Amino acid sequence: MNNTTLKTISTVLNLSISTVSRALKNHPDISEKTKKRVTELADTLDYEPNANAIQLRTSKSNLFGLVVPSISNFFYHSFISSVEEESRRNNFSLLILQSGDDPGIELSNLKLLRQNRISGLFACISTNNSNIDAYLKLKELDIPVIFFDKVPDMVNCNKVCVGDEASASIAASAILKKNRKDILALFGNKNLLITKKRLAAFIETINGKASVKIIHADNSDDAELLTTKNITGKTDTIFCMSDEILTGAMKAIQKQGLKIPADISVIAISNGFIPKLFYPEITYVETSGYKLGKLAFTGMMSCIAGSTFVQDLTTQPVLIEGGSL
Amino acid sequence: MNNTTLKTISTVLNLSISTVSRALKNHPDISEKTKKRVTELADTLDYEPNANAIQLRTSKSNLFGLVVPSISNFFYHSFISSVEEESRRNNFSLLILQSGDDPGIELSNLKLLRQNRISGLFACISTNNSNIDAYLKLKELDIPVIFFDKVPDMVNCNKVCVGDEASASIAASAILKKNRKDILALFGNKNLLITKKRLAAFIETINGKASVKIIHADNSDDAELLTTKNITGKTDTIFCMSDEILTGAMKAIQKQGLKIPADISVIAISNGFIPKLFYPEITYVETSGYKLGKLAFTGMMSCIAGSTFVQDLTTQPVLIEGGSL
DNA sequence: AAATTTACTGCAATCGTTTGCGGAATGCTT
DNA sequence: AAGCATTCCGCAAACGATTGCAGTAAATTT
Repeated sequence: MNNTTLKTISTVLNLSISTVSRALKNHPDISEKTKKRVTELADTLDYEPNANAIQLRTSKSNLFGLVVPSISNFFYHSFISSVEEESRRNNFSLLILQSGDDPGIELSNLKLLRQNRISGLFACISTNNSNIDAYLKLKELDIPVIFFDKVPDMVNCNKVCVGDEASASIAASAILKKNRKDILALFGNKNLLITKKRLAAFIETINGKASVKIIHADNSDDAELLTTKNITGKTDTIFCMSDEILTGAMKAIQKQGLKIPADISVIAISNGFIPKLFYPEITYVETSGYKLGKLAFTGMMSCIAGSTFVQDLTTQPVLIEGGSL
Repeated sequence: MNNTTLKTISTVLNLSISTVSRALKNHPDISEKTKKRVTELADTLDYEPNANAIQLRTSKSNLFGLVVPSISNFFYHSFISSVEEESRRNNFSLLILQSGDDPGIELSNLKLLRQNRISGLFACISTNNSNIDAYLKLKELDIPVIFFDKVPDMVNCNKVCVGDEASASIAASAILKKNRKDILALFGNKNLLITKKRLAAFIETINGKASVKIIHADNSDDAELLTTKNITGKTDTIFCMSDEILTGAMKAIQKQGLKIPADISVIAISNGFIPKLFYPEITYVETSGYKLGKLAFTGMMSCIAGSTFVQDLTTQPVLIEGGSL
């Protein structure tokens, strides 16, 4: 079965295409009687306007792009969920693409999005030297770009991030408040900006008031191994800078049969899903992908509305008390 | 800055639009010299064809739709990730929409997808009486629909599912093999087809060879509560039909300080993420969203290719041994 | 030198929708 | 009865790309 178009309706009712178009948009020029005839036929024929034609005509796409290393990630899927929700609510569609941390795929994704004439882009750059130039080109085309989470290290772009310094600092304060003295602090890959920021803030807040052993783990398994290796009888607290690290550390702790918090305390930076799987629930500083998504969307809308103001926004993390500290 | 079009290039080079179009497509009618001039200018002007115009002209969209209750779910995000990956690889884009289990939103999502003239749809229907008619309408328009996971209870449609009966049966067999005698079996909402299927297969396989207490929980918290309430000194095994249920049960087990597997055994049906967070890792029957995604995509491609064969495919689950049974 | 082939390139219609402009019919005023 | 506003509607161009057909110039044949 073919799709019905304005033309279909117009020929059936012996009207011109323009009249049908206007009737459907409730244009004052059209009589009520005609409007009724048109809308009724449109209804029975299940008329749906062709988005491609409209976008071509108006050169407005009502389409956002989102590129991310992987949908299936501790953090991103809640971010994506949030952005999708807002987009839909505001009559935008969202084209989601994964780069798999491959700069080549990343590039062809951007190309695809340009071909689809997106109105804006949410981007999380891949860790392996992604090509920032391609993003800058979008800006030249007046397509606003909001970077999130993994953002480029340049000033002149819109970014939304969880409060990296703040979250690490809050965690450190919470530890000090409990008078802990011997901390095993697990961080991620030391080349990532996020790691650097969290590490610096953590150290600064601890400020020598407790002994801290810094460990860098590249993934969950690594974190498990390094936790097992570096935990000593004196260690009273484990800090994990991310969910991925936390899962590894928890594995090690359970393996050794350590009781939380009697034998050892745990605190993490997390969006909250993993911490709540355990009992006692792990105390964590919340960095919500959901909230970040809302923030990103707000930023996008103000860009769309014509703001040229370059934003560097940050969500305010909060401490969620479990029973692990 | 405006987007460059064929027209831009044609006026600069003093050629007709058609020549430019053909030159870019390496048409034999065009001389090498002209081709070179055109491609070079297109390159420096960063020409990208307007997908809307092409789709309007060809009435082929290269766009798939995917509707799902929520992206941010134990299972779906890996399914989505998988489908996105395959789509991209096959030069399709994917429009992902969440229904939030709201039939109204679900309907408007379908409408949106129709307006975008999608070439095919992956759909997971919402639990609250979703409107199947809207899906049937797509079929009338020759838009293939592949239902996944939560599929409608009718024969004449394409479905891909994890092997519900098989997975429950495998779990039951594994329990019997270990000579367990007193099982607390936790299932989800009893109105869901998936629950019914898993429950029936589980019971059938156990076949009276062990005592089974069936409990239905609607969510994770519910599962925790009901586990605590129904576990007895005699209970030697807990079966969880899903990740959501598993997280609740694990919470209860940890709370009571029960040792796995010394005090109690645990087995679940899961995609594997949650089971691997614990030590010992939970033994589970794998129902991979990733694999299901690949299966769904294969089905879609054969529909696109013109197959009218109605498929009802099922992934083959496998038992992954942790140390919990 | 005329006729025919070959190599390039342009015209114009098409996809479905929107919209400025102008036109016809009607009713109302003087 | 002539002039005017009002109401309703259609023409045609435009968005950007594709493609069948036709046209022109040069190269080749006769």
